[in-house]
Amino acid sequence: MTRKSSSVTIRDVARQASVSVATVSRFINQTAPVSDDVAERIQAVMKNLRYTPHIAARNLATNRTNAIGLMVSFNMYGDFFGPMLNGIESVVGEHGLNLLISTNNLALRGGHGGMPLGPNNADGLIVYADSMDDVDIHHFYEMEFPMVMVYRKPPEGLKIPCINIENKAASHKIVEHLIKVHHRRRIIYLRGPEGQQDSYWRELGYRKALDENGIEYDPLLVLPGEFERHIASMTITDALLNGLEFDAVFAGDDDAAVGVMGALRDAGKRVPQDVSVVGFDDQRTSSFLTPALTTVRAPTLEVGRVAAQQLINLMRNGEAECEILLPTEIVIRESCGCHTS
Amino acid sequence: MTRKSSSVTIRDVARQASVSVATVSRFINQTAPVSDDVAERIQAVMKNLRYTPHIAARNLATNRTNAIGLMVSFNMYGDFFGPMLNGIESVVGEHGLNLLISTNNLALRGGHGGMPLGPNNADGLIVYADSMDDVDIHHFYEMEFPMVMVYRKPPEGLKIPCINIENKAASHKIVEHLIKVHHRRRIIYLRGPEGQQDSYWRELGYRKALDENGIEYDPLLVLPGEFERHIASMTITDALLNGLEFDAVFAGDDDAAVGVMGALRDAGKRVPQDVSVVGFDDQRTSSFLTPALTTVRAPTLEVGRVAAQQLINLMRNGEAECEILLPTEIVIRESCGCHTS
DNA sequence: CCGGTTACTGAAACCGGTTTCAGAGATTGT
DNA sequence: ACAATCTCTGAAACCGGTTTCAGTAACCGG
Repeated sequence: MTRKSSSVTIRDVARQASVSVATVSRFINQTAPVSDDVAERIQAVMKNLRYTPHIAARNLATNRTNAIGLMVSFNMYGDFFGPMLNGIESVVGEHGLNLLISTNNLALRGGHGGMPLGPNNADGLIVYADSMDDVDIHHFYEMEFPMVMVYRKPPEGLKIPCINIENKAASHKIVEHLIKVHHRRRIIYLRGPEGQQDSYWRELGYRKALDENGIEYDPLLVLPGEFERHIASMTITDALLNGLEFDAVFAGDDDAAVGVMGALRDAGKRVPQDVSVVGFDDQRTSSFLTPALTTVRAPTLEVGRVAAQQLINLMRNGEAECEILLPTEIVIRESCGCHTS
Repeated sequence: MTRKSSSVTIRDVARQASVSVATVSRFINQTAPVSDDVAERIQAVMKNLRYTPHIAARNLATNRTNAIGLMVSFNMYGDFFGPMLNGIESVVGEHGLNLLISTNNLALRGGHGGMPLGPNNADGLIVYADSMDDVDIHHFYEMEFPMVMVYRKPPEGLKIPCINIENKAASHKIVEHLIKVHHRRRIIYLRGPEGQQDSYWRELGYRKALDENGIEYDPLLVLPGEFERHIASMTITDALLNGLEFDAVFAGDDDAAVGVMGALRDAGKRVPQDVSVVGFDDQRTSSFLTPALTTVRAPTLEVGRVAAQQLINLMRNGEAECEILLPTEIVIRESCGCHTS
């Protein structure tokens, strides 16, 4: 039950090295000079006893946890979880910190109220999209708990650093591509979940592109895709049944694009001849679809790295960029109508 | 720098509720009965003060960390990371535990020797595939540190529970499908990385199917795929250039299958008419490829759940199944030659 | 009515580190 | 030579919980 643990404590080391625990502590943390021979003795004894400091004791004494938390929403499927995590983990590791992960699913935890991640078990927090609600964010903010947000902006009025990707410019560009190169004029936009910020900005880019090219915005062409395949698929199927006319779909994200292409195929429409389809994200498989998907590359791993970096800066120096927008680039493949042989 | 932290301690609660800290502790942990009115008072004060126990202090006192670790290898791309993590996190959360994640990349950490995850910061460990080397495993094993392994077996002689998926039977079945239904006889197997255990068992299933159907095993048909797209792609391209004859590819995993299909297409071969292709994993996009990929469904989320469950059992009761084999099922789609319209 | 549980409570030790404070010896400036 | 400074060290307080131990009051069976 209770493991014996390493059981060799700093006092054991101190005794065998004939010094005080204070000195051992100082040697370990390089927090004050220690004479050479003492250093050597301690070094030797530590190695001999295979001493490793008890993390919890240290945390208690220093009031630091040496860990940062990552709060994600419950359903994190999809390609992009891996790379993002990889990015985060790599810089967290470089700084000798631990990474604590949790979904904020209150139903799961014994309903014991509190947040699974917070000041009591982490020194800082990376908040993914809307994995945390505003009252909790306010709460942490007031107690000056370091946080950075990814794929969202902070709630109104709070100065919390955030890392986002360039949504609007890229969306604008890809929709403009549909218009100028492929002469599409009835372009559906499949929006993401209500309130999703990426989706919001993508829609803005979409509308700007329409606007600049003299195409009137038609609210009937903005439909729910929810960033999910089967929903996107159903939406397009419905649209076809209802006789909605369109010649292109900007699918909100690659997942939705996959659903769209499936629905179109099932309905006997050819992509890209009859309908152009473009996505957003450039997921791993997107280049292998037929036709290969034209989309926007999002630097997911980089988002992770930068977020962790910012958080660590914030923890150490109390400062960080207030908003970082990572560049995206559009990737022209076949599903828009280009490169078709 | 040092946050003020919540600063409200158990003693504050005790004072305001006019009881001793011991009683408060007992109330919080339900470790001994407390009279009703006292309970009420404590409850009220805690709520009023927004008291949350200091984790590190508790850890120190109880010699438990209340966290379990997940050790993964550095490159965890691919779909399956998300679901596995989701599975783990869900049961870990149900038990009020934290999940600590780390890649075991020694180069990253300051080279300060020790493992990033271990007895000092976790109560148990889930070890993914070959993310941890044998000497470290032995080391932890000797100090009776609870571990379970996923997607691998423990090193020779150690009784560490492991969770694997049914590789051999499913591989046997899918290869037999190629032979019996589609009359394929020159079937390439693209193996995974050297020493990868899943790959090993899949190869065994492959060979058994050949054997039972009177097809002689040809070592020239077992080629490196490394579970990576571009490597699989190159391998197949090379094979075609070298004039290797084959009429089917069992791609080791879906990722490799995608690479194979790309290479075949580029070479002007039709799938499945000229060459059947099958994979393993049933990744999210596999059903959306053209042709849709025939493959084996692996219960990835379930692996995560079971692993966490086993680890928790092991930590609590000291017992767990020594080996669990999760069932897989083959999913017939088009790339083998079925359902083609 | 009495011995023996049972239910509840508080004081104090303890977990294993860090950090403050004060002091001893060596070194420096004048 | 003497004071001031610098370098190194140890004793003890402290971080915020848990747990042991002892003790009081209420309850129970005979």
